[in-house]
Amino acid sequence: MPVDPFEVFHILFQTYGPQHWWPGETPFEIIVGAVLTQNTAWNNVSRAIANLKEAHLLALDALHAAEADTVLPLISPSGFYHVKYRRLKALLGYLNCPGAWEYLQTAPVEEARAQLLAIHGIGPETADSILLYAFDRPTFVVDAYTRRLFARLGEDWMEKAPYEAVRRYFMERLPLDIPLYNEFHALIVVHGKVHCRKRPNCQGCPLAHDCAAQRASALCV
DNA sequence: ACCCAGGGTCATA
DNA sequence: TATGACCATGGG
Repeated sequence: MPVDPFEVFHILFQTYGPQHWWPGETPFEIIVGAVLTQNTAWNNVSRAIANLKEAHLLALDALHAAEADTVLPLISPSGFYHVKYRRLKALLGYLNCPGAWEYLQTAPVEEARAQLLAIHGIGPETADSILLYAFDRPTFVVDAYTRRLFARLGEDWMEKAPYEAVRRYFMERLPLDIPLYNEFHALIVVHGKVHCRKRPNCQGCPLAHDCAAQRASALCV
């Protein structure tokens, strides 16, 4: 019996409650955070964000105009900072184009997504995070936590599967509901931090039952 | 002294 | 198509 993602959502929501993601006040802050958090713990990203905020660079024009020498040390806590600087510049360059914001807000979401994916350094997860959390567009965000959780729940293929296949899996099984997408991804991350790679134990895990039905040894050792 | 984190790109086979 | 190397910091 396959796992029902919608059922998993309800269990997580009952357990952890609404998360009100993304942790960031403005769309621009969310966009910057989405790039800086690539393969990086959020704790490190929040330092970088705080540095930018303190330097009054957390705005499109200001950050786009800023010199590399001033930005690099500010974002260095987030790691990979030379790469991320280039990626941010590329993204800001696009956002500065007339009509870019308008397009991301109003174009069919797959076309807006394609625009972001065309930017060097913006992959599928970053693009989906930006669209869902900064622009309130209906697209499902897939990350390492998503793959790991559902692999443990019985969808073994999900760990290695292409991003688009995993995204399709969820969007085909969930109602097209922006608040649902928003909360679900947030809940998966929150849950994933508790049941991290080192501690997959299910002592008090709300998904222990689903896990036991599918994969007794993976999550419940 | 390890391993890991809310990825993405590039070089090889 | 599918691995592996690389990017770099801070926490466990």
